[in-house]
Amino acid sequence: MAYNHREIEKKWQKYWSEHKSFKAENHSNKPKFYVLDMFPYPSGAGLHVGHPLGYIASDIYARYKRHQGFNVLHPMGYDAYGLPAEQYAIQTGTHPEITTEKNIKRYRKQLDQIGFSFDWDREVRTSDPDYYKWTQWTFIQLFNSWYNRDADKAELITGLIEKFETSGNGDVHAVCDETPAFDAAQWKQMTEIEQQEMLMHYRLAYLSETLVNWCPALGTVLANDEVKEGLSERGGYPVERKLMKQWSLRITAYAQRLLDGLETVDWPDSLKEMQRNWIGRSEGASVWFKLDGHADDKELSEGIEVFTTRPDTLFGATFMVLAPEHEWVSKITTPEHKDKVDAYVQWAKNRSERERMTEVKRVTGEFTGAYAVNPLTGNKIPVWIADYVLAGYGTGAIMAVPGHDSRDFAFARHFKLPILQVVSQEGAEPADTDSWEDSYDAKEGVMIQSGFLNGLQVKEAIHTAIVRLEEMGIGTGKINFRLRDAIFSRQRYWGEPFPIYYKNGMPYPLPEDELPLRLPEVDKYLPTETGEPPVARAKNWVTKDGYPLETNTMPGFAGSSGYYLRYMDPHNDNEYFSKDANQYWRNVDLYIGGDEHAAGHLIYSRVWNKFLYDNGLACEDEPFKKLINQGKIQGRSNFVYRITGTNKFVSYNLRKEYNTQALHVDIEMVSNDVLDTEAFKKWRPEFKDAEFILEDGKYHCGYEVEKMSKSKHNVQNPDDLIEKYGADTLRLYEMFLGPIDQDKPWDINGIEGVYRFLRKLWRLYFDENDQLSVTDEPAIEAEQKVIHKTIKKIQDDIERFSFNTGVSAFMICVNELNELNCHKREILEPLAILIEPYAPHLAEELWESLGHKGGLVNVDYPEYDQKYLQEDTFTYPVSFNGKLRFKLELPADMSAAEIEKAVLSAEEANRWLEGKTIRKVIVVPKRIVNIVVG
RNA sequence: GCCCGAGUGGUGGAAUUGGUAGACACGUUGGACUUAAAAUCCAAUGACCAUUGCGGUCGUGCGGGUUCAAGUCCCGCCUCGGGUACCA
Repeated sequence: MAYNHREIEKKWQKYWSEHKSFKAENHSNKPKFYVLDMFPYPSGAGLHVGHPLGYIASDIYARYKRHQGFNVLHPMGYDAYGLPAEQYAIQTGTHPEITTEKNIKRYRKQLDQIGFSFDWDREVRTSDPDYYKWTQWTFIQLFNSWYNRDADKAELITGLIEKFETSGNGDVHAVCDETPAFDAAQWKQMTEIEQQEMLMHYRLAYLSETLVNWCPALGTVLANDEVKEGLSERGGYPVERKLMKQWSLRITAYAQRLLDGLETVDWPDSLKEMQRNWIGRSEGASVWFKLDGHADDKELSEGIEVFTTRPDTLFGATFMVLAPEHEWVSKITTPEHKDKVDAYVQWAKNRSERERMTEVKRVTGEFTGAYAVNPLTGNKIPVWIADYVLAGYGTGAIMAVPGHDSRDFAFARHFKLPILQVVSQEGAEPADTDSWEDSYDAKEGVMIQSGFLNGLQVKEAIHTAIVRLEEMGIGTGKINFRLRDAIFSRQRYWGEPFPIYYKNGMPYPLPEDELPLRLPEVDKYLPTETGEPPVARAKNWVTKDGYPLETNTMPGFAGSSGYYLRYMDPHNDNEYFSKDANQYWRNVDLYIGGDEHAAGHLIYSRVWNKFLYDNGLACEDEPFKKLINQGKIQGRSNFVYRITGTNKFVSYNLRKEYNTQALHVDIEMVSNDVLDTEAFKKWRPEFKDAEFILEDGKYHCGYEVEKMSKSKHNVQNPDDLIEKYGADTLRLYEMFLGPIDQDKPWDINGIEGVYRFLRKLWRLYFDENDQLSVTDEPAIEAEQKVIHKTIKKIQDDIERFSFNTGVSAFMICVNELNELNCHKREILEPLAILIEPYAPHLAEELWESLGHKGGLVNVDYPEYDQKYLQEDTFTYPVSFNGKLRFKLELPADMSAAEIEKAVLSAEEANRWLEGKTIRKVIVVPKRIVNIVVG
């Protein structure tokens, strides 16, 4: 009996837990290191092999850092609110808390089995009142804050009220809704309700009537990042646009800082790029187009404001388009066009998001009968409405430049509107736009037919145009963001209640000492008969003074936006986290998780953190210094091929000879793509009498890489693998699979090799009789070389997160020590420490067997000695005309000239030099020799 | 459509800075041990040609280029994966 993973792993898991080996201290002389995994939602299905991939990588890093002398914070907890438990509650009546508790238990058991070095004393759950107290608390701070553009940070709303009281809002530069100007006297004359309504336009958490993504099937509103291609991310249900009164977070206030902050963090470029796209900054200008015939109209005389990134093309604006929802549509439409415009608005309104997105190519629109005046040409241009202009971006109105914008071009062609060229490609003659097949959208070329802009390059023209617009008082330079404020209300039960009550219809925050506001019990988890959210079913859902409480709950991202801060000080009853704890831990040094959170969690957390930073609570502006994406593990499905209409199955390579149908077969019954036919017969009654056409006595299955899912019978559950091979093998194997950030198929076929490696490693320490075979003999040079080379390689690989090559370096090391028949303490002791981050149970067992007490977790990492890494000789590859011909071993310190001489006089060289002239000899010491002959 | 990323043996992958392509492992084949199997060990394993030996030719998605030298750099394509989708 050799390496017994079952016993060893249980033993050390117990030891770590009893000794609290991974407890992180908030006060320490050691430097800190914060390693974080993305907050998991404990699903009922438990873990599959894809989930722990990132956890294993971060655990290796955390354990490595402990050996390096760091005080490591490596916490874990649960994003416990979520739709699945609530859907289950609706179906069965089981309280989501019960389901969640059950799932967490299972999750925890699975995590424990893998031997992670989490500090479980710091566990948090978003659904725990002690935790969500601070989620609610932060919401109140957001409610009580506004964004001051002058200071470029969030400030207390009381400061804003003071400004209003002394000078109105004239000098206030805030990120806010559009608000009329008022002075101090007017402010003071407002009623309490009017003042509260005004403040609502400034608050960072605000209530407003907005167009939201309404998902009828889920019965709730969704944030933009929770909608994918017009369908809900969870469940894939249709989403409609609906006007509703909702809480939102004014995250747009942070748009520029979110963008700037990306320059300071060490994240994958692709992830940064995704965030940049999502934030979508564009520079351009606001321009006012006066309406023809409305000069005397007080309201309309200012004109329609449009946003454009191409103010240089203003001379080419031949019509205007408003979004169907634009508030002026009904005001400017002429009587003779009213019916058609009304019909179009109605049609556009009822179109689902999905339809609108899939029918992008379809050009629709309607003329309002109104005309605007191009401010530069003075020409009258028609004003249309069309749903290709979005109400939610810019001002919901555009100047159409069909010559240089493909959408405007398509629209102009369809409705036969004039197309004018104002940019000419360098060196090309202006062409008749009637003959164009497409618009010329590139921001390159020379301005033509554009008055004062003629002859300028596009980039200069943009600048010049803005300057002129500002001089004329009809426009101004402007920056727009695509990012929208985050809708924060959910019409669901299982989430944080808002700490808000209503007095005379106006929302007010609860006093902080009444937090947490606990989620009430309800009889059913469905909306009320009158369509109110489930929380409205609760009895006495009112404050102690009898005011009604908010019945919406917060979205999933509420609790997950600041969890990394709470880990710093998870049991603090008086504060979110103490200043001390935050000063010490600061922010996350290494965050590992999937890139699916790019537009959601990773934006929200950054805003949350920046807000707390503005408040002086968090000491770092960015929450996650370094971030690594772990790739997804895809399933590897196996197939059998049934001859159509029979119960006969033909082996993979013979299937072409028949008319077959491929069927998924459970990967449990397949080993190395060979089917266990007996197991298959027992799998399902209809296969009981199955017959097989074999090739060389075996039934070979086909395979395909697809998503891991139950229906494809390709789900690999880690529990079975741990039972069979142990957690250390699983850890090593998941790392061995390939680079951490790459997607890769799960393929069980290689796991045996890793298991074999661990047993080989074991046998360096123990003989066949399980007796320690380690000796105190001094190591020879060759052995020293092996271990020192390995120390350097393993360290380099961990530092650059190349865990797969790390595993192979261990394999090489063990193979070489085996060859040297090395059983020396001097070598095997450091090796045990080296492998601890990867295979911690085994390493602890070896360490103990070597006579050490007190565990291996904090033992110093071995240092390599440069003297063992230097080789005396180097084997030069010698190439002729770039082709490798022979190799020559030479002293490593030989000079280039000597090397050249040695190579040219080498016996093997004659063959390649004969009858040729040497044109050039390239010698790169300790690299290569290349001889050019001709 | 636009923006990223990736294409290397039968398979997962390695090659960190332009310098020996295919490390390590799986699989396959042959062999040793064994009554047998498992386990273990040894050898071969990119393709093609030559095999009596030395060996040779081709080869990192495709086509060009730069260089003494390209998987790696540049230009143009193809395929796959991800994000986004009328964002003016």
